[in-house]
Amino acid sequence: MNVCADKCINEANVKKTLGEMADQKEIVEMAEIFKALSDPSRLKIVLALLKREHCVCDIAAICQQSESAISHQLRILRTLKIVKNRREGKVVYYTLDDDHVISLIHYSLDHVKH
Amino acid sequence: MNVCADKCINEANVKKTLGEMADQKEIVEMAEIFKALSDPSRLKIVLALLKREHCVCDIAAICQQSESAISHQLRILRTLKIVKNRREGKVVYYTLDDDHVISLIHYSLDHVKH
DNA sequence: TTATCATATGAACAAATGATCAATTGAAGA
DNA sequence: TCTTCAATTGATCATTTGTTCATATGATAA
Repeated sequence: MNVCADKCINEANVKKTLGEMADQKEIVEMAEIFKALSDPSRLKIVLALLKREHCVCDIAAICQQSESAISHQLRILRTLKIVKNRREGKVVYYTLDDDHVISLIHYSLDHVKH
Repeated sequence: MNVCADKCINEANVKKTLGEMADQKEIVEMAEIFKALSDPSRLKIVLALLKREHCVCDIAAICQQSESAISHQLRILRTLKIVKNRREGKVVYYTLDDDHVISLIHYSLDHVKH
């Protein structure tokens, strides 16, 4: 089980880093959240919901995209439990559902604003 | 220039949110960083470099991927100014180069660790 | 110079992604 | 019931993405 089975130059460093790093499961979990926020149109949806609850057609107006496109993206965000929804008659309202994501977004908004 | 040109249910809310949201340029900028971190193998590289400087073949050993694959990913991270490198003879060492990304990663590592 | 080693790069290709369009669901009103 | 409307879903398609393989750099050592 040599991590440097093929070749590496500083085996000690490699082992040290491997010992200190997050495990694969955590890495995949982190990447999943980043991926959810990596598409500008999906990020825009999240940023809109950061302000207040909105229904699908309002999100479509805000994002200047078709309701179908928005609905597809919302499904992805719903699957990841980043947003949740409630139905009021024919209208479905969405809100953010993950405190970690909410604070992550606030955090990176601060950065992008310098 | 009506934001609800097609249709939206709560026009007042839509305008309010649009007025408060980050502008498109900032959104794209944020999404770009998230995208850089959205691929598990690329994220793993960044997490390794968070611990210490490493050369390409050591990163390949850590990530269990070919040096070519790592080199391609490093080019993406270099283009985004997330990593920088220095050459020492035949060996090229990489380190993280963006303080915002470094703190963003620390921040989300905290979250994933609960 | 020639050979070798660590990286980098370009082409190619399969897999994943995001948008569009058409069809469907589910709730409310006529 | 039939219609309408908001939202969802499935199929399709063009684009993007990440990896592989082969080749090219660029530096060192023989």
